[in-house]
Amino acid sequence: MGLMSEPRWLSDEEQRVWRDFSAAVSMLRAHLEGQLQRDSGMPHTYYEVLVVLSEAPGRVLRMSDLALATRSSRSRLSHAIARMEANGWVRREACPTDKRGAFAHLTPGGLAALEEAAPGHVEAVRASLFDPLTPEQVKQLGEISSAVIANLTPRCAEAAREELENLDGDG
Amino acid sequence: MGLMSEPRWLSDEEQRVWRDFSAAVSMLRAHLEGQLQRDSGMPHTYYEVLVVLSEAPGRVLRMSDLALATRSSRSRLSHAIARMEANGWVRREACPTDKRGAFAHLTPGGLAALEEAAPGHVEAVRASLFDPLTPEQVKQLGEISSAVIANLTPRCAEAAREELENLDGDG
DNA sequence: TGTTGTTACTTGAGGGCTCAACCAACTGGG
DNA sequence: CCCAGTTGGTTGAGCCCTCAAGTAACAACA
Repeated sequence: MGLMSEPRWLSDEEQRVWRDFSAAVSMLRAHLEGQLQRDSGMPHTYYEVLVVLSEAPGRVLRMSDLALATRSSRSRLSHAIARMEANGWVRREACPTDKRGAFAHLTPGGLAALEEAAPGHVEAVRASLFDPLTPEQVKQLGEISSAVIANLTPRCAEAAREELENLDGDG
Repeated sequence: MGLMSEPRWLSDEEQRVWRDFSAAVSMLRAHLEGQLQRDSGMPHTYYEVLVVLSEAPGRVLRMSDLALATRSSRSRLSHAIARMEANGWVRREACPTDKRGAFAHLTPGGLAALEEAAPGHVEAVRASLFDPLTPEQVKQLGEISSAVIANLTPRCAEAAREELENLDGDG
């Protein structure tokens, strides 16, 4: 422990921003999740799956691609698709060329559920996020989000590489 | 359906911003939650409870006040405190003046767990959120967050917010 | 061919969250 | 005092998520 570098704490302003950001995100999340759950009986992750599937050509996607597009783990998606299949929103199909693979296919019922849910959800997003912001702030939020994504994306690859090195036994 | 007003959809830019913001938040969340879980064996909500308790005078808070300060439901907090008590991080105490009430008291073990977890977590917050942003963007993010909070905070909770601010200084 | 490694996906256990129901204690009006 | 209404907090069921382990199929190569 003695060799560890001194942690860089947050300035007063950073601390204030972090707490407000944290609060804003948790309130937004609770608000949108609750709206979707109450009005359409689905968690937000399922809604995202429906959206991505509905935009895919043929309304079909490989599980892996769907997981990637929704930033979900394979496991999470697998559980989710199991339940959505039970709901009649989605149908699993075997992949003919790669027998390990599975397709997730949006059913008419799934599309209907999405079309039923979408207006209320979009309205909630608008009312809770965009309405209180000026157009300038919307633009700023977009740039901030892009910067965060760009910064966090290579970091994932880096963590994966370290993991690999540790498994091999370091050189 | 015929009488419902037409939904206001999102513009192209709003849609792009919403998707980026959504992705950024989910990546940030996953990153920070994972870091805290791996390095300190606690979910982020428990960390927040420890922080708030550690800053409270006497390191004690009524369950209700703690729930407010952490933007948590009573139920969630009750479950959380139960587990944190089992971990030895917190101790429940009865309230002498109102026998329904309960205090949550931070234990030395809980404080130690927090002090152990804090540097790594702060570093992760800095690295994933503040480092990729310019000082100007940090300021913008603070203003955006405040606007969202103000918009989402129901009027009935305004008194509660003031109450929270007074928890420190009022004694 | 077999063997090793990787990829695609599933499964089960365990933990956290929400919701609704609940109990117990305080409050206020008769 | 009584009794309804409210408040503070807990509990259990059900759901979603994560993690680790497992299965099955592909790929590379001796």
